[in-house]
Amino acid sequence: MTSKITIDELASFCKRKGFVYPSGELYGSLAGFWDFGPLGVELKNNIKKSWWKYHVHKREDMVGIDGAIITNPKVWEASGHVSNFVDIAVVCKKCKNKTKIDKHELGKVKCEKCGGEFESKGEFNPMFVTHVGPIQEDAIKAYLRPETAQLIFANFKSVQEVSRLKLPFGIAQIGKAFRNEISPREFIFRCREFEQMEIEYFISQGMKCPYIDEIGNISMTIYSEEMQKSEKKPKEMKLRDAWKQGIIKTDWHAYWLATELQWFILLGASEDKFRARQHTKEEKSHYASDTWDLEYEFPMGWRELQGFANRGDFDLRQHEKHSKKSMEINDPESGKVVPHVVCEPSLGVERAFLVFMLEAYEHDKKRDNIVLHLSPRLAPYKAAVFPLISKGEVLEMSREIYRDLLEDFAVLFDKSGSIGRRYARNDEMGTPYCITVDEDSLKDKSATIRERDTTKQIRVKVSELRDILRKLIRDEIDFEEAGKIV
RNA sequence: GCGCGGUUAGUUAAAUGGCAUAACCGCUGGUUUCCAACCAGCUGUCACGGGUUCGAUUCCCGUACCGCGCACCA
Repeated sequence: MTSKITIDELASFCKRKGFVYPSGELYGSLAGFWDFGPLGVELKNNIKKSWWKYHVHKREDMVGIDGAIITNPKVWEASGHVSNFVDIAVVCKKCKNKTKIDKHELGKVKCEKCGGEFESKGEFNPMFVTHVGPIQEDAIKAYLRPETAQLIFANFKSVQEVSRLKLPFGIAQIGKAFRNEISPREFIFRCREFEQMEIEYFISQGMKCPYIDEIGNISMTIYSEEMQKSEKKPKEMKLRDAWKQGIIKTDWHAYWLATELQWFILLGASEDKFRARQHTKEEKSHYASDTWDLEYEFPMGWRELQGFANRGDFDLRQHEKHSKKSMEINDPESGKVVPHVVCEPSLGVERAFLVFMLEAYEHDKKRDNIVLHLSPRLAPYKAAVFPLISKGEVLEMSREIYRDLLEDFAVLFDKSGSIGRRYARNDEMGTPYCITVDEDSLKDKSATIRERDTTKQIRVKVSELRDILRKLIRDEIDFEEAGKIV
């Protein structure tokens, strides 16, 4: 379904239809901040809802939290984020090479390219700073969280205890995070304010993945460190084989890569746009032993969607050190352990938003309008109701049906313009089903449902409408089969 | 943050140192009644600030924002 569309074209489409606007555009916008409009907020909420259902509600080994955006600043000292404040941005006086160095090293270190002197360009501050307390002079300096993960670690003990989870288990969270990016670009791909959907998955070291058989023969394009360094092409492989051959180091990574890919597929994304790329030694974080990215082929190229870092016990140990409190749990199987994070599937909501929009967007040449083939689960509106004749009894009956459906679904009503125009309007918003009431409806108490993707129609009893829609949307039953329900 | 290019209606575009246009979208009415038909009408625009000028959307300077490249992405 994917059409060739640039990220700019998508941005302008999103603005035109009310999905996403530059934030505060009335005053000229602000780079890296975006507002979601009437359709955007619905889509975004549906993405988050689907993610939560798939990762938390449908699993036995997962619970969620919702941490605060501003928290005790010591959390960020423990995590290592605050130490970056001693960094300063510098520029070489001779060759204009730009980098950042430790504040205390100014005057000591020389430019690695030409040996020239560095000149300070100011403090390098990747976190948003704020003040807690209304009197500035007495206020505590605090930060807007630059990631959601640390709230999971900081609450780890209480959450484990109260939810009575046994290893292996995960803690999930959806929430906003803030980064002072130097140059936010590519529409909502890199924002300064963004939302993460994240899991920290805990095991005791060396624990096997009990779910590895569940991923069956799921395969995807693998781009290992070795392939990247020897300039080989990425290779389509079964994830289980990639693990058995030692390309993916743990069964957990194979499992989570498959699980995350499946989530995207379930919601209508196409497999061939995804790949798993291993981090090279050079780009890996200090705490990670093996990191894989789930990447997606955006119009501007392959980009990271989701990182799968193996963080080990780095974070919990850091918090032990700074808080002087034990992070040890007493697990029935593993005994007293500080668990390891074997995987951290962490996904930006805005990036998932882009993926689903790009996958859905199609300029239908026959219809000569945009059709957004969003999964019914993600679609901002599930159905629209039209009177074929916009007056009299037909109008009345259609409004009744509309009001009745509102009880259960996000539904639109539209009586303006020709019927074709109304279909087209809803195609562009991704509304999967349009219900039309005509003169026959008055007699036989039935209405027509038209399917967005095929423009096919079925005739159903009005009394069955709610039930049929539910089956179409939630159970994704076949459209023509739905027409046979009496 | 640096360099280069850009910013005209919701969108896409045109023109201009002297009344700022069009198409599409949207809205109202008519007509039609199952895939953006048609007719009549309506709303809405020179990113912001300063300068030059009798007069600036147009020329100059600054700022914001957007794109590309570099850097950044802890």
